[in-house]
Amino acid sequence: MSSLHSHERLHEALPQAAFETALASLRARGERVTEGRRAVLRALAATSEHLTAEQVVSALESTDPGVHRATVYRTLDVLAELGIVSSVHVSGGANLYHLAASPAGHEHLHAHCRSCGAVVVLPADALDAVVERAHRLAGFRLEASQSTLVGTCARCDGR
Amino acid sequence: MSSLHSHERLHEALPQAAFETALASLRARGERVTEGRRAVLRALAATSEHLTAEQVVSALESTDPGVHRATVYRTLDVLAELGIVSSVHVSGGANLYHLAASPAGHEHLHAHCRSCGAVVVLPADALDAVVERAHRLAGFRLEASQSTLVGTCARCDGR
DNA sequence: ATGAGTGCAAAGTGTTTGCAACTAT
DNA sequence: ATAGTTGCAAACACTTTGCACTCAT
Repeated sequence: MSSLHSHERLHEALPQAAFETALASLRARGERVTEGRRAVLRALAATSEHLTAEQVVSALESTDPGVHRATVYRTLDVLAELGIVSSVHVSGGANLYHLAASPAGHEHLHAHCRSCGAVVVLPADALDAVVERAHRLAGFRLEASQSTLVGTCARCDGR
Repeated sequence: MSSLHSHERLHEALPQAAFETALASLRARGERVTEGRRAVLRALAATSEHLTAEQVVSALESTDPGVHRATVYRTLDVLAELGIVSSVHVSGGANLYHLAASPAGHEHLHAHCRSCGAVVVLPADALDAVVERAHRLAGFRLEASQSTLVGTCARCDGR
């Protein structure tokens, strides 16, 4: 195998690294690390896509058949609560999940296209001013990476 | 009837006025004005609360019994598409709807408390900078009043 | 050992659909 | 006249639940 410390820049996150980080977060919070949770995290770490709970279930069917659908839902819920995964809330449709710290190793925001359903990623700090303002005005502690902005993506807007 | 042009300031929106405005928007867009749509708009105009589709269905059961559940869903969908109503997307739960221009006659944003589910209203312009930035960075046309911010409200944060 | 986590299957929500009849334009 | 809307009822998609059992700690 090639050396593990060859590059400092990781444009494409190593699934392995993201996975380990997530596990560490779990332990740090005093949460138990079970096979089901490992499996869910592995599935999320393996892609940069935003997956529905049901897609995670499907993914695990081949690799980790003992993990029940209910466990996937419960696990995603816990992970979202802890901020280890962030989720995109879509009108009517299923929530989409992925590791908060992936794919490029840092947090980010989500925007959802009402027309084609695409998820557009925005810089994590785009909401910083809003976070502060919401807190001053309403005492609201806004979690930027759990919020889903809605609109029309560039592709759909151009027609 | 009293004069219709007596006051220019309408701090508390007249349900009637909000209703008429919404109807006018519908017509302006070339949409048909049916009894079902009127009923849904009346229900929304009658409250400053954020209602689920099912709550609208219930409200209409007494006042407008011929209006079917499916019509309510379809109508809310159309109205949201047109921007006449804005909706709050809640993780897992049902979407909440209300007139975009109510209750104080102007647009505004929504924040949803993950802990207690409360909907907090923020000034319409809070996302202005983000709208511009999203457009510059990603060509994304962000619809602020259709976006739901997520976090913890003041009450829940204080414990 | 012990309580958090899990599998299971069923029920719960929330929403959409195909189609014939209706109606606003 | 006619294309958009509706009612209907069933299907659909998504998520949660209670409980007995298991396993990570």
